[in-house]
This record gives sequence, C-alpha cells and structure tokens, in this order.
Amino acid sequence: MTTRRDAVHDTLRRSEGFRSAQDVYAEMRQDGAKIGLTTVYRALQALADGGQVDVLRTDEGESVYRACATDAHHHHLVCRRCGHTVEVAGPAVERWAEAVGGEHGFTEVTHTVEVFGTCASCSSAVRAG
Amino acid sequence: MTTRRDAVHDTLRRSEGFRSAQDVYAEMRQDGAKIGLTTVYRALQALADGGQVDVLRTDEGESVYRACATDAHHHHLVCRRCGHTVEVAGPAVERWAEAVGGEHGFTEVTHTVEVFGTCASCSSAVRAG
DNA sequence: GCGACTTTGACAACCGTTTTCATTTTGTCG
DNA sequence: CGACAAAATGAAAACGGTTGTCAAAGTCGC
Repeated sequence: MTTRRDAVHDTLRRSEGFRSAQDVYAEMRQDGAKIGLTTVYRALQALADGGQVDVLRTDEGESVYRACATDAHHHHLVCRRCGHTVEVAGPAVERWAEAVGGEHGFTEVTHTVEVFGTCASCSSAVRAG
Repeated sequence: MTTRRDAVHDTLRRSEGFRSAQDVYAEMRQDGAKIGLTTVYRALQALADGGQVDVLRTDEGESVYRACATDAHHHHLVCRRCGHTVEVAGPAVERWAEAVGGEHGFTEVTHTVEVFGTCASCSSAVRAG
C-alpha cells in the first residue's frame, strides 16, 4: 500500500525547498488529507531510505526533506531566507573529498556538502525594503 | 567566573574527536569534577559562540563539539568508527562554493563541508577481526 | 560583613522523533 | 464474494537531547 507514501511524495514535490515532517503533515491536513503524523514520518523515512528524497539536518537538529529532480549524487544551494533550493553538481568537490580521505589513509569516504546563501530575489528584496 | 567553562574546554581539548555534551559531562564526572549537565551545555554553547570550539550535528541530531587547533576556517575528516578527526583545509572547496553561489546569483555564501570515512587503524582492525 | 549581581545545578518542561499497540485496510486464496 | 493473514495506519505514550526555571551558592565592590 503506497497511496499514503505517494501522497507525501507529491506534497513534497510541490514544495520548492526543504520541508520538515511537521511542515508536510500540516500542509497535508490543510489540504484535507486524512493522515497521521506517524505515517508522515514513516513515509518520509521510507522515501529517504529508497533515495527518492534527500534529507538533511537543520542547525536546530530538525530533519528536512526534499524531492529532488535527479537520482544522481548532487549537493544543494539553499537560500537561507526563502528556502529556495538549487541542485548543483560538484565533480571538483567529489574528487577533493576522495583525495583528502586518501591522503590520510581513510577508506569508504563519504561527505556532506551544503551551500547556503541569499538568493537573488531575496537580496534585492532586502535592498529594496 | 570562567573556571567551569575552562574545565569544559580542557576536557574537550583532551579528546581526539568530536564529543557530545553528555560525553563531556560523563567524563568530567568520571574525573571527579563537580559539575551539572546544565552547566556543561551552557559552557559548550558559550565556547561555540565564541568560536573556541567547533560544533556539528551527527546524523542522529546530536550536537558534538571539538576544540580545534586552528581558529582559521577549516573542515573535518572524521572517522565514523572511532571518531578520530583530522582538520583539513580545502581552498578548492572554498572557491567552488563561492563560484556555485555566484553562478546562481546567491550572495553571502557560506557552506558546510564534512568528510567521513574509516581511518587506517579502524579499517585494518575490521580486516583483522 | 552586606547587598547587588552572576553562576550554578537539580528538576521540570520542551519538542522532534520513535515506539507501542489496537484498529483498519489490503492482498490473496478458496 | 467471504475470510483470514500480513501490512499499514494513527492516537497516544515513551524517548532522548536540549533548554528553561528558580532557588541556592558564589563573587565582587564597598
């Protein structure tokens, strides 16, 4: 039975940036969906496990999720003001991480890379207002 | 009065990798220090705010702290098995992050980069055992 | 010593997340 | 179409790291 999971996935796809489980839950309830918070958590975990959504932790320790366009390994450029997110590839970073790990004798090297900034429209909004 | 804070800082300096607040607390109590968990949390926050220690979040959402050798911007190569941590510089990554932000019109670009792996001694231990 | 201010820490509250478990839904075999 | 086993659901409780509360203890200037 994947209807709930699909509903969660759809809700996530409709969002521009990263959303917390509680965000998704609130939005679904807003839209009249009959779903429990537990199920949203479970669906998000399943989607994350299956690689259909990306997860990352906010500074406050909350898990946030995003339905990304590509399955391939990529990173995120996130607007810290509006949450607008761009998926970016970084072959240079991949190589760098591998190299750094190798230099120090580390194996099974993975990495987390996220870039934050203020997007064009947000910075012009700030300048204007 | 900074004695407690210094004690926390010292304990952290004695550790090789990143340690959680509760780790630090347990270790200090082990060593006979009379200190409360609340105070350890406050000290770590103060140290982090002052830039004297680095903070990052584990996958489980726990905050972990480390007294780093350098004040300068750097990243970490962390053994996911024993926590052994190497401070690494990555000028290429800094430039890449700036460039990626610029390309998409983002300003005030910051980034988080952490590299995880299994260190040499841990991977040989695994192979042996 | 005395009052004003700061720091401390036991404990309770918080909050996101996970677990529990009874109920509902789904899939499947007759 | 039943009927039953397995999976999914969700309300409520539990959990765990972290933060807030507040009274007691410490520190400083006098």
